[in-house]
Amino acid sequence: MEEGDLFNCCFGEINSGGVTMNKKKMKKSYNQKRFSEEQIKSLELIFESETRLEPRKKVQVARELGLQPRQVAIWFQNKRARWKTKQLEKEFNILRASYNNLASQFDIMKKEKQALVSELQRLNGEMQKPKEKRDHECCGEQGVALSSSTESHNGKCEPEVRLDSEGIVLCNDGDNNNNIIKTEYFGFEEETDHEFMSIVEKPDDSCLTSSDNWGGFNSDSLLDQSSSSYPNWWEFWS
DNA sequence: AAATCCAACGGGTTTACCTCA
DNA sequence: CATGAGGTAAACCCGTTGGAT
Repeated sequence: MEEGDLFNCCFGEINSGGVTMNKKKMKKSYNQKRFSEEQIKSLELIFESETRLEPRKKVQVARELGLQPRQVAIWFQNKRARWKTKQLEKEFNILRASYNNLASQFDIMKKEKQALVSELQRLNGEMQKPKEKRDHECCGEQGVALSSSTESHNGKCEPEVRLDSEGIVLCNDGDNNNNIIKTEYFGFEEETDHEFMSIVEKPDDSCLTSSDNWGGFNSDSLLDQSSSSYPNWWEFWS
């Protein structure tokens, strides 16, 4: 005799096909028996292909395994619950790994940013030096002063600073030797010098470090973007 | 003896079907 | 006849129970 049959013998009519069982009797003489290995194996096999059973299939399975349809239904219910828990665990682990990955990337980017800020501070310091000194360093050891004038008093060609169409500074030493300094990223006005740090410092770290601002933030897409669409991480910000 | 597993239960919700005003 | 409200049964989910391991 199967364990299921034994169970059924103990409780008589169980809710099957609309027949209501005697719940009080069931509760008092509770005598749970685990399903046999073979029953479990069959149920698992069915569950792999369908997590819910049609009423007919349920009756058929119950008959084949020597169980009540109600028992099969409950087994599927419990199985769905266990499966859901496992799925949640899996998803949690994936999310945790994704978060850890993102966090370490963020850490690297933070350090990169700090290095860039330091470099900018250094450059900013250079820019704050007296104009003559800057000019001296700009155009070399000859001590050529930057000026917009093109003609000197002695007739010799004075050094010239002009911008080309792309915003590139052309620094002419007066002897047709052009020293080209790219300044398109710095802007054209003098006062931009003072804006360097404010521009750089504007993005607030808190936008990434504060979880309050993470709503709707899809880490997967970020990781995906940074790893595929943007071969270099800094391109992500542009 | 405590922890864990799991069949089964209880209660609440949803859905489909039926009846009736 | 069409329709909306109300009742009922079945199935499901979630949390819990209690026997077995």
